[in-house]
Amino acid sequence: MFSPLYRQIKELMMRALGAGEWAPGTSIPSESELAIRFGVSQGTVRKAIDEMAAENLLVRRQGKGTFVASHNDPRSFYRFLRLTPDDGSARQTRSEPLSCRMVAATDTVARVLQLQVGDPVILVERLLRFDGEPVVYDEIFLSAEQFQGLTLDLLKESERSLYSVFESEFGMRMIRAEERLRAVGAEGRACELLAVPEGSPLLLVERVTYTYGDKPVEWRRGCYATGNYHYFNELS
Amino acid sequence: MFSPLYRQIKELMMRALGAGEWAPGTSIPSESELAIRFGVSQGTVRKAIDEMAAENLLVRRQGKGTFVASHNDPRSFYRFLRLTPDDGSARQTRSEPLSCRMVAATDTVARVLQLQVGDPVILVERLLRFDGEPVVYDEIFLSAEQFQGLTLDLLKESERSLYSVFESEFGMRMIRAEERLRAVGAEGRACELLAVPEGSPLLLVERVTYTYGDKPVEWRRGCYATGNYHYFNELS
DNA sequence: AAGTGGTCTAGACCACTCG
DNA sequence: GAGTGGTCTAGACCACTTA
Repeated sequence: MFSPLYRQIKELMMRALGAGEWAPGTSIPSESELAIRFGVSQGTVRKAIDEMAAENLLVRRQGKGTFVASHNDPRSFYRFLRLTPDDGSARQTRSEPLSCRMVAATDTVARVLQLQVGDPVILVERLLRFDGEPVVYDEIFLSAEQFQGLTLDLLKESERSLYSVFESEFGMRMIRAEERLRAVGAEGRACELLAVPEGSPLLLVERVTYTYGDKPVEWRRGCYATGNYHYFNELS
Repeated sequence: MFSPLYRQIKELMMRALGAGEWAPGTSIPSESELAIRFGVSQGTVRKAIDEMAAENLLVRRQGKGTFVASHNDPRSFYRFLRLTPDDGSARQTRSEPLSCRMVAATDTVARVLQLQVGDPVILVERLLRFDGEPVVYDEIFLSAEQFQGLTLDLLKESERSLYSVFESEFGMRMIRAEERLRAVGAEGRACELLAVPEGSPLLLVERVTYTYGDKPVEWRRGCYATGNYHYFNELS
């Protein structure tokens, strides 16, 4: 199987990232240093970095260096949240964790997170508010093994996004996600928390989030109240 | 305002595309020919093409050449349709045009398509079926000026996608779109055509589609029945 | 064999940041 | 001014397609 040099370099760099050699938010070695380290020309390293930058794994800053993308960076606090106010105005987004407990993996959760049915899983409930208004109710499932010690208090302490906490406290970096959307009728907790009548239409967003090596580490079921907000997507 | 050479080349090539110098589905000149034509090195042309290929405007095929992306290509018949069966199986997708008539632009349509309120607009109604099952009901608004002569018969004749007809018959190439999604209760025609009860949740997808030069040429309101299907999106 | 895009190199110079 | 990423070049060679 033929693989060009720059992809092999990329693979090596991905492993370095996965192994934590370069921490989120910090700069990686300069292109010329990497070229020497890997024994290739600078242009080849550059092409590897190009691809990783296109995938939002690295961020280039001219004159300063190349940095490992981080959910701690305010610029990417809610990087995966595609919900936007209809009028386009900026809102203050705040995450309100409601509960955090251990449950047994159901069929779906086990399949998605590559666990056995009944394996311990952490379930986090949380509410997302835009300017105080409750807009998203999330149920978040995490493999217990990798998030040992996660508590409601820990989540509440932080003013940052969830992924930011996962990154800082558990060394777990979320790099990619898949979302599946459908319209459903409101029921149960979502009704109360989002203050909408039973049966009223909600946008159900199911998300699988992956870390390095395409390993799924989070499954999320979010109910979005799309009265004054919409899910935005660009196609090309 | 500084702009690197390869972006200027890209701009020239975009104009050539917009002017119809290179038709969809055909190959553009080779990199070396373009390098001579624009008086730059091959590497610079290459970088311009790289960006355009990343935006799905061009398609490279090693050994053959670089081709202008086309909606006539079966590989991109429903390029912008993100609805997928829950079980992942392939379905036969068929577009069933229902009506095609002239209407006056409402506020929203005028704003989105950059027209005056009351300007003539073509409204197409159509149903999308997956393996015969009605799944999407679309209302499609097109600036009448640019789609003169569009008739229901013309749409019915074609076994291809709408954008394919637009491209072949009107020289209008859809290259990019923005979608805004929300959950709504079913009402009116959508109820009957999708065979769902009044008020049942539907995914409302509003799409603005652009041609070269970021010119909006289509506004679409689609009601998606997401009982056995979901809207799929990748985040990174 | 000829022509296309794809990779890789080495070197020059530009734009930006920071001390 | 020194160091970083960003651009541009020229040339060599590889991989793929077609005839």
